[in-house]
Amino acid sequence: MATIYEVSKLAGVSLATVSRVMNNNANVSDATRKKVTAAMSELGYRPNSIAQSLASNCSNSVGLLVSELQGPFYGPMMSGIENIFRNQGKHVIIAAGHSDEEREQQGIEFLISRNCDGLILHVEAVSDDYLIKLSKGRVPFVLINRFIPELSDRCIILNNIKGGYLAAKHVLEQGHKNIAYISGPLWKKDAQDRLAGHKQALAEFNLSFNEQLLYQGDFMETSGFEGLKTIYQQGLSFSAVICANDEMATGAIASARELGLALPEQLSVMGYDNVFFTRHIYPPLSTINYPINEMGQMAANWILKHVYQKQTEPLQTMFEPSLVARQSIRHCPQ
Amino acid sequence: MATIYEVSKLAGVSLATVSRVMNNNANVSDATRKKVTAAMSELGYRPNSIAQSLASNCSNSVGLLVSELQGPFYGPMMSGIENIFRNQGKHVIIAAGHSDEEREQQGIEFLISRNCDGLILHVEAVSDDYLIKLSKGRVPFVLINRFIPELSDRCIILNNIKGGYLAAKHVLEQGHKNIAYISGPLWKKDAQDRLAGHKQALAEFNLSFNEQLLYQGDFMETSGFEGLKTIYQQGLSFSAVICANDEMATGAIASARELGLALPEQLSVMGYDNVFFTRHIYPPLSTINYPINEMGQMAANWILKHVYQKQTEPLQTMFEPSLVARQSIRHCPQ
DNA sequence: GTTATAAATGTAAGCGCTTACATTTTATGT
DNA sequence: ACATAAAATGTAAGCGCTTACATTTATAAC
Repeated sequence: MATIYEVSKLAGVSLATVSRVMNNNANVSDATRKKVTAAMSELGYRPNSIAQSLASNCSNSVGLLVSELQGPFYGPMMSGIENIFRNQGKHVIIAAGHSDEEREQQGIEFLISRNCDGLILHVEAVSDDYLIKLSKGRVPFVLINRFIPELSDRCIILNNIKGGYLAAKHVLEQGHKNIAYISGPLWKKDAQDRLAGHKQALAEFNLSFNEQLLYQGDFMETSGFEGLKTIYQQGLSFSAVICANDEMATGAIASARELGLALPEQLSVMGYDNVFFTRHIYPPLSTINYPINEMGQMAANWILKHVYQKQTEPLQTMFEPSLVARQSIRHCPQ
Repeated sequence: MATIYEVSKLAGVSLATVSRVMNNNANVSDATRKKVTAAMSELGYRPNSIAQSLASNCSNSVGLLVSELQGPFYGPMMSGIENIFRNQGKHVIIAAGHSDEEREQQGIEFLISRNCDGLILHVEAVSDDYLIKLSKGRVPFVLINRFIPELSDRCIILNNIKGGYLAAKHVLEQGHKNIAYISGPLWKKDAQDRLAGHKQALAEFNLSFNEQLLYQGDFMETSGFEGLKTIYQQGLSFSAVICANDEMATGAIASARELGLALPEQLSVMGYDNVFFTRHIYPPLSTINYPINEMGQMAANWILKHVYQKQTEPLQTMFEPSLVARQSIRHCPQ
């Protein structure tokens, strides 16, 4: 592999000049610039990005920590992020945290030890304190889907209260009065918020929230399955179930089918996230859109601006959910 | 950030010694090793991986090029790969090629310019010649889901002929005689192979392949939709449709519903890949399992062995598909 | 106690770049 | 033509490590 040294010799200039044309910043005359680029292409020269990083103290890489590399939620997020960075010649190093405190911390440290210039974190298990401490450190980061008051300017979040509200309102408008709710783990802020929005809509319709129709799930399909079964077996009647995400809604649908309930005639089901497969399941799932792709891009823009001092579109931290009405919600039969 | 130099000063040893305990290879006495590690933790020292890479000419990173970061197919693949490398302290740099020749080449060059020690490529658009030339280059790579005879030892592939055969056989065993087929783009080897296996099964059942029941799609949902509609409107009767992947099967299902066909009573549908959402769609889709996660891990092992000289489980290049029978295939009504 | 040998440690060059600063060349005004 | 400023180029010192080689220290055999 040719080095800058060989290029400089061939072009008959100094190292510094070659470096200058590479970074085309300083003043270089057209004549020498041409000589140098000619030499470069003759040698098939490619700059060694490792050496560049060491010398410039900038690795041009940003670390991305997600909970899972697979699954319908993270794909669009990573995609939005990679897209933006690729165009800027930055690269993204990916690690998975698996919603586990230790593995998330390891992931973050791994990314830092890799000299990432900045970090985009979608972390769930790590504590607020840890992140606040981290924010005092050398490497800047932005958080997706997590709100910490002390770090509010670097938290890119969805208005989950509104999302919960929209979901409930839609169901209520179809005349449902007895609505089961399968929440996420209530130690998670987003699960809390979605439920809060839900209750808010209920209140607006002068309905009280029935704790017996609440099941606390874990955002995974199986808990949706268990949740619906558990609530059903209590014997209380309900005509709709709202789930705090699409995966659990999928589980609830499977469960309903097993219980012999006709969908959506006997039971309306509502999801949350608008993950891509929601339109393929049956009945096509009504849900709340989570603009995760855009939020990923916004996180990337945050890094571009704060780490690389690039001009970007105006930064936005709070995103709004919206209703996606499909066929899993029917008018209340009675 | 503390450097090796400060550690050496604090521990009262030379740079080389510190480096030795970091890489714990050479002979270092227990006493000095202890002094050094103590100094390290006192300073909160973290090695600068960029400097390590430059000095050792090894970046400990492997490049991964996939067509898309999102979608049900690549997720499990990336996941399998990240998993293995993370445990070995290697990191993965991800780029997307979007099945486009230029972008795939750009992606590969991007990864190479990032000094990846090795590459895992899932490329579709780039030519065999390009890859053969690339294989003469400095950086080793392994191919997933592509077979090039000259590079056969580094091609990790699925036996698609067998997969196509298995799918058709299953449908044929249910008594179907008139079977539509929605293929992938037939310039792609995997699309060809799946179709070849399909024909092979047909022949075994003494049935001839009806070209009029073939539609060439592009592996995307929309083409499944179009495909079924097109075939249907020709007026030929058929009781089953086999699609060369699950996405197209999903499209075909949507199309069938629009045409007023009851599923699976009036039309049996078969997919391919066993992507995770196949069990959520309705009717639950019978399909062919593609062990993409395992194949990703195998690719990672290939790199571990050939690039980093690690011991790994024995390498395997050809993987076998298997039938996943669910409810989208019924006995032929007549 | 020698000497030969092995183990432990140190020295210093270099990986391929960037960049502050110094120097040379060119342009500008009078 | 000359002084002065601006533009172009060169020089050399790092960036934080690894590693070949040199040197010192410990170990063993006699």
